[in-house]
Amino acid sequence: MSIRILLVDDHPVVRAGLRALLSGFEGMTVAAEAADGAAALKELDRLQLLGEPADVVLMDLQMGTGMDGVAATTRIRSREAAGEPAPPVLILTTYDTDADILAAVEAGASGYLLKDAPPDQLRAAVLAAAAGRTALAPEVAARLLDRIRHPQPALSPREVQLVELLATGLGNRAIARQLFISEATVKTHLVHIYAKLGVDNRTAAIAEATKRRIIRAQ
Amino acid sequence: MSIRILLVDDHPVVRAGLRALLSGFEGMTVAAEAADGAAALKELDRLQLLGEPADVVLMDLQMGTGMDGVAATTRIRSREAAGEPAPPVLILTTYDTDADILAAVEAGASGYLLKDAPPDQLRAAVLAAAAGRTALAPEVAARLLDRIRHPQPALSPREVQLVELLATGLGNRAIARQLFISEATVKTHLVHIYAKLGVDNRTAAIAEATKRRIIRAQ
DNA sequence: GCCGGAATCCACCAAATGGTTGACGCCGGG
DNA sequence: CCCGGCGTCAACCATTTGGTGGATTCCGGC
Repeated sequence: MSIRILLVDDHPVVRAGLRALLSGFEGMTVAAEAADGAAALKELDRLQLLGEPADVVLMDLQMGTGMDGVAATTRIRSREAAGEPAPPVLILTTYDTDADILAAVEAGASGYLLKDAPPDQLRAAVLAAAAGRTALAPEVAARLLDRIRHPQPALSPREVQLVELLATGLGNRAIARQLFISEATVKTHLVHIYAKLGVDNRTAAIAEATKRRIIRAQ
Repeated sequence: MSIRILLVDDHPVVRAGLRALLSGFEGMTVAAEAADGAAALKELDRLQLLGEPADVVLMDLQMGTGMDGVAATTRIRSREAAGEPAPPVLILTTYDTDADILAAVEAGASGYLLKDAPPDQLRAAVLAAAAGRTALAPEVAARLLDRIRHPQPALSPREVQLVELLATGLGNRAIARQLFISEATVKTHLVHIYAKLGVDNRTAAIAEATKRRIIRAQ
């Protein structure tokens, strides 16, 4: 009775890699693959019908196309209430952004790994997830702890949204139009943001937000 | 006589995936793997000593640790002059950023693929590279053509320096002090930078410079 | 030897941004 | 039930930024 895994990633190369690595481990089988969240939900049902439901979902958080990882995680976890199988979801992604991690954890993910993780970290995480335990990559755990130790005044969701638009290079007026609020409100938000980030202008706010991984610069 | 490939990528998962995919193709063998550019050069020499030099190098452009892809490509391609084996370099990466593509091509890469490419595109590209031909992903080719149609003026070294400080969040006065120039000069530089980047304010300049990989956001 | 680009500087004016104070409705925790 | 945080808006003012049109030096290429 091997651990049955559902792979969800939009990169064929990564799927092949995970399949190769996982099937090399004792007691693990890749039961199915999906390229995005929607396909993942379908596969989950299909496996259920076959009488061999997935034990763990291993999923990328950001997928270029289709339903994204956070949404998919929420959907999968919420199946429990309906009496359907809701396997633990393990996130495997490239970035360790605060916002991403938090979103994943809130959505009910039971682990968060980085793609450059060594294979045995991957193995350990899958085992932990299958056993109902939680597994965070050291880097991710460190980041969460750091959060707790140095409680940085958190930006409100609205403020994060502002910062994202800031980083786009939009002016206050343009931001106001985007969000359907007045320019005055934008300025108020900015003042709050500056205070929370400990800066005094918009470019510094972007720099600080990037450093704190509140936003991601590609 | 199979095509011998050297894999260079810092993600174990991706290496495993490429290895799995490539060894599934007729006439291709993964001769060795490396996690960064420095290791790749060592492997190249090692394979040479074994009497079975690599025919193609398949490399990620951005590597978190160690020598990066562009540097490695330059080094590999420049071996030809020394009479050492200089196999064609195929870039396989996540982003299709203008600056990245250009840097890779200038460094002598003979192909540029995206990681979400379907396996047979990968296969075709490796075959092309081994045959001494060039292979660009359609998206990449389109981007290059666009570049040629709309040539983008390059920033001068001094201007790049300005942009770097800009992204730090410094004001004009602070930048002027940092560079030991007058505030007026800073403003002049900024006007030039805006013109070259096609923007009209400093935050947009940062966004654009980041997008073009003129500066790197951590 | 002339031309152009890079880098430096100045002045002036218009516009955007930042800082302050005050205000309102909503919601959730103590 | 009251307080505090969030999100919204307004008016006012100081500062910073952006835009324009010059000017100078230095350098390298044609």
